Amino acid sequence: MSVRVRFAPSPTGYLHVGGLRTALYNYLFARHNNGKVILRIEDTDRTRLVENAADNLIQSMKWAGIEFDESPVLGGDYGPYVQSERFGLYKKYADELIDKGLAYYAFDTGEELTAMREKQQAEKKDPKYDRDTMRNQFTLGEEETKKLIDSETKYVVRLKVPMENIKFHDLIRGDVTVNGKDIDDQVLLKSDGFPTYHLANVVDDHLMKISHVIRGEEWLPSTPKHVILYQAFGWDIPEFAHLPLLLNSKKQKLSKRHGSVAVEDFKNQGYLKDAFVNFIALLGWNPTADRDIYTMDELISLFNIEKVNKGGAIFDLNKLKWFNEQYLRTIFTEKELVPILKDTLADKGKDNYSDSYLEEVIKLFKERVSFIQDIPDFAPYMFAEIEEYEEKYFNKHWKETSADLLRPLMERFRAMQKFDHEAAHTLTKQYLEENEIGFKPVIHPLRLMITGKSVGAGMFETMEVLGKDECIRRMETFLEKHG
RNA sequence: GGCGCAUUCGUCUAGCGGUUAGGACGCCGGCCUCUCACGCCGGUAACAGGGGUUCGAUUCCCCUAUGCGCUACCA
Repeated sequence: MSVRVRFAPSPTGYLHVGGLRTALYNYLFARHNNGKVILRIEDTDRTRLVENAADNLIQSMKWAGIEFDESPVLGGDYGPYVQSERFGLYKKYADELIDKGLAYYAFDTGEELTAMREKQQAEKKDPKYDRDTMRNQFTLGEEETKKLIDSETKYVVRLKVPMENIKFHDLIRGDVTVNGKDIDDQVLLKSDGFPTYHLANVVDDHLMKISHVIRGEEWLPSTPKHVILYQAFGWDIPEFAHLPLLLNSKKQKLSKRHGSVAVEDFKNQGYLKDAFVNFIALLGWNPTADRDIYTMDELISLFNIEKVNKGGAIFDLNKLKWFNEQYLRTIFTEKELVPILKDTLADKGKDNYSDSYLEEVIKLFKERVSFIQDIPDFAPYMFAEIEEYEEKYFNKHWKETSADLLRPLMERFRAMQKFDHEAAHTLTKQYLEENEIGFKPVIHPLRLMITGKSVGAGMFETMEVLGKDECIRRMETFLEKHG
């Protein structure tokens, strides 16, 4: 059997990180099994449509490196993969079920349904559609039903759920059994003619020959309804795998209320997509347990749906940050990170730096920041005049004798032919030895004069990147004021 | 409330009857050191509880507790 899986989001605004995880696992599963991944937009709820949401979803997935084999933009044999564009298709299947006696017409209004539920709750009964008392095909009779439909009265089609036990197998959870009496007579076709998720999902999964349904755990309770549908149509039932939920720090389903949940937010915050995807992949699954860093290819070759955990995983920003730092420091080269710094600077109106300069700057600071985007704030002196000298640092290290100590050193720097960190270091050490003084009375004032800050990269390395002329200019500027 | 799913350090997890219960993040020490980091070394910390099954349970079964999910003409 050839593997075909799908990611089927609703276009309600943006790609949720939980959605990305689901999409990623579908992608990994498909690639691991030489199968296909399909993107299908489930927009059957006309009341929740958001403009451009589908494009936004696709953009976010593209950023994350998830590629689809068939999608609204790519097309395929079963296109167009947007349910609203397949509108006419679903009624036919609803009718088929009615003909088979496995679904029925119902004419209740929203108010009637609300009243029914309130009554049931008052009687301490479970709110559930009451087939025997409400206005439907069974209580009204065939003749009346036909008359109502011919007169274009609004109706819905409901699934006639059997009273028996429904069993299905889940690749992650094993066998699950639910009693039919606990399942509501689900609406299949809404009064606006659109199918509900349940109908559209089952019909499309069948038509698109989906072999494995990999989706979030929130769908587990409605899977029995889908199984009933597959059986009612006489179709093969796909394999199911329900992924554990992604949780917030309060262990609730990750939602917009607490912090960022949109993939684009993380992108905008400066996370490297490889780090982000790596982190997401390891929430609920562990390939080898001996390390944390994996490339996408490694994730694909190691992926095993049956090893996915059952319990929900808390989305821990701390670890995500660590992943980003790891990718900054050990995975990417400085050269690869240059465009990010370049963009960051361009946003600040600074675009006059060469790639080689930025590369050197990144080398200096990548071990000291969590995001490349933080570099201009961490080391503003690499891109601008020093606006102010850190007061505490100045008070602590700039002594009466400092100017007399630093001025001759500056002159020696000026005389250097080759100005790199090693040479500057050697020269400084020599100067200190000649004068029989320690390192600290000089290195801190030097840092103060050239960077204005108490923290930074190695002083001589920083000086090398800034260049001899710039260093001397800064020393002179400082000495004019404090000499 | 009903139904379902889950439960190993604070967090992500390894474990698939016999382990000093391992790793990673975080946190705390130490080393390195021109500051800050990186790095390295070390430490802290877990099998929800109770019954079984078994020579032996973190591991298998049951119950309880707790958490989460679902309970719409939303997905």
